[in-house]
Amino acid sequence: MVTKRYTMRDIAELAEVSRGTVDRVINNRGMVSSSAREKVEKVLGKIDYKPNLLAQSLKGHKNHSIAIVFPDYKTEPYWKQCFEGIAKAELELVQFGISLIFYFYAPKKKNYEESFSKALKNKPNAILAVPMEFKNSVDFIRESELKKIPLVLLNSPLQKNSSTTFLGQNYFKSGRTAAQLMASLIQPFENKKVLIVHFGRKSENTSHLYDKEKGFKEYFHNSEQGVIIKVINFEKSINSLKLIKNLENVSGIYITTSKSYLIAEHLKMFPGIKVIGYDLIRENIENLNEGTIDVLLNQNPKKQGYKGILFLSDFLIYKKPIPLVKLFPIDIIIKENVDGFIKSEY
Amino acid sequence: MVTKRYTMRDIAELAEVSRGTVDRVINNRGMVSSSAREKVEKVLGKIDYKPNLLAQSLKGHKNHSIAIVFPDYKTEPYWKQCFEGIAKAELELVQFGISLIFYFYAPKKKNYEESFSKALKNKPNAILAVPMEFKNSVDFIRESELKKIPLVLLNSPLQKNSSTTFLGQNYFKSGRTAAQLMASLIQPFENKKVLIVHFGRKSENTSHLYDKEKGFKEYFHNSEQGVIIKVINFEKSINSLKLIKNLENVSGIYITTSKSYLIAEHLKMFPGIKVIGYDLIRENIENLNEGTIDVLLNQNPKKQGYKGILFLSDFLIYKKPIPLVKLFPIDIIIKENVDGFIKSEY
DNA sequence: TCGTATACTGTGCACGAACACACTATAATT
DNA sequence: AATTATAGTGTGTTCGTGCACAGTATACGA
Repeated sequence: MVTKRYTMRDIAELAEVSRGTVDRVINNRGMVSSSAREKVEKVLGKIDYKPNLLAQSLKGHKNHSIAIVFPDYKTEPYWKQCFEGIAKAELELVQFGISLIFYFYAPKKKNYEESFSKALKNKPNAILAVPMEFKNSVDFIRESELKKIPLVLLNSPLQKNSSTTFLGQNYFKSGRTAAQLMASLIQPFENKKVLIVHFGRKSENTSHLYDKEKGFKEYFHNSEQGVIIKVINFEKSINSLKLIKNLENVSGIYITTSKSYLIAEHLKMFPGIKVIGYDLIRENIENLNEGTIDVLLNQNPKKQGYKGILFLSDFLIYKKPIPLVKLFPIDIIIKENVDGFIKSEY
Repeated sequence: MVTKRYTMRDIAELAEVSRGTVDRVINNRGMVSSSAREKVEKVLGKIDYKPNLLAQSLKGHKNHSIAIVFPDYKTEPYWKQCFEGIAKAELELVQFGISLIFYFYAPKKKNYEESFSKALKNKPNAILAVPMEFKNSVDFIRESELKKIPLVLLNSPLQKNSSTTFLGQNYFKSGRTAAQLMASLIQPFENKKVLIVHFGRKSENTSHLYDKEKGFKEYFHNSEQGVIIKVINFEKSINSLKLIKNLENVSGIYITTSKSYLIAEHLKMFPGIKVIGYDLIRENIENLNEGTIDVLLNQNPKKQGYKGILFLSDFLIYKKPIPLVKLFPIDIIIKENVDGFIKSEY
């Protein structure tokens, strides 16, 4: 069915008023007599008017700016991928007048607040941020809400009662998924020992790591008896002694960050230990192909960055509403299906 | 960096010629003196001109029609999902003047050719088709190429030397992925028996089923000794006697279509048999949650339909080139991560 | 020297929505 | 009655591109 697309001019003719009056009724700008309003509304009730978004955004063309508050990604391959997604979106969107302004912060220098303030001060049309620690962000969230600047937060735990969008994964479920996979890899379970390994300082945004831990533990607690779970923490780099001391009688290791390749490198003298980690960064993929990592859960940082920008620009260009929460599915990657995920575009 | 967006008018001023001349140079319409052409090209070399797609398509606004040659989906949940993806895309695209015209065919009645011919006769601006059997399609592919009608084929094996787009998955890899998962589920392997189950008539488009079979067999052949693989075929419905006779000493079943729920229902008296199937249709998800199906590989029919339409409409509206092949990643779904895939939008 | 064919160049309008502004009609004020 | 305020209208222009068409300049034949 080819349905005719009505324009405001069509409506004006049908209602026997001028284009201006139709415009005022549709966008309720006021200054319309009730008789004229009725005539227009009668026509609008009969036909299905959809404004032409192309014309709409051609006219209202401003150079929309999106501020990106982002960690200094060069040190972290995870953030590098996320950045690539953002860059990809930018490439596609310059033609619609979208421009990105980056405000990098160095997690170690604790200048997250400083960067965010600077971003807000420059009055962007929208903001995409990777929050450092959640409690530091509430003021910024409030401020952007007050100024009606749409804000998307990446990779952050959920928060109720906010018009801000949270984009990431359900980390608790992520832990449970890892656990189910681990269970099928290490069976039978009698006296099996499993390690959960965290990387990162507590001062940083690490609460999602503990959500993963909780999910992982809950799965084994509920369904598989006799599995012993032990948790160890590393800061940025690895302490080999500490790790090896903990590896005795271990059947599986679950690493809650993208750093699993650091662990995998130490496992050559401990064959048979099953490893589950996160993210398709180069080092992890190499280990997956060699068999030193068994499963990678994909957090899709590239897609997250891309989608975040797309949400904001669809709002700025087409006024499409932004959903409050966008949870990405948890991709399970093994040696045999990894190819499709490396190549895949979106 | 806020990069200025140049318009043809800007270029005209910089090159000290008229807008018309710039237009003629950029779109090589001829009728330009070499001196004027040089002036314009000099400016074009310095700046980065990107035409404004909004203005471009606002001008050339036609009611683009896309013909959909599609199996009568009511009988098959798989195609129903695919149809939903197409319908979703249509909803978003009416505003850009895209309208879809459906040409359904009933696989049993063998009226696929008839429907495709009818679609071609009505001269659509683009075609999306689900080929019935590949060899029946070559003539149609040639004809659409000849008439320069862009064509996207869903769920079809690859074909070289064609300007037609193939959208689907790598079915061989899909089989290997299933095999790796099966291997981790049924270990240890000594004298284990595994079943491959196909559904569907050979006259229909079933070649991808055999690609899956090949991949599955190859994995076990190369890596895991001592596993016995047996293949059985069913037409549309299941023959219980035939199935049960084949179930003795079977450790795992790999079903190459979305019909795994039919098998799962017969397995209540054979606990412990691992089942791997395809697609997130309701019946399969129920069995996954109950534990009678262990893994589902997601072929993402909804996304395939959606993306297919999006490719074509991006071409019609924005003249974006369509890639020749789009292979979707192979999603692995287990009980713990299934939620995120049901809810996920794109 | 005029006409005209040809090669080139510049201008104007269309697309559809948004908005500024000018205009009309009526009511309220002086 | 003349002026001013104000609610309510209609028109013109803008956005950037594509295309039709109207110009201009030069060369060439009559």
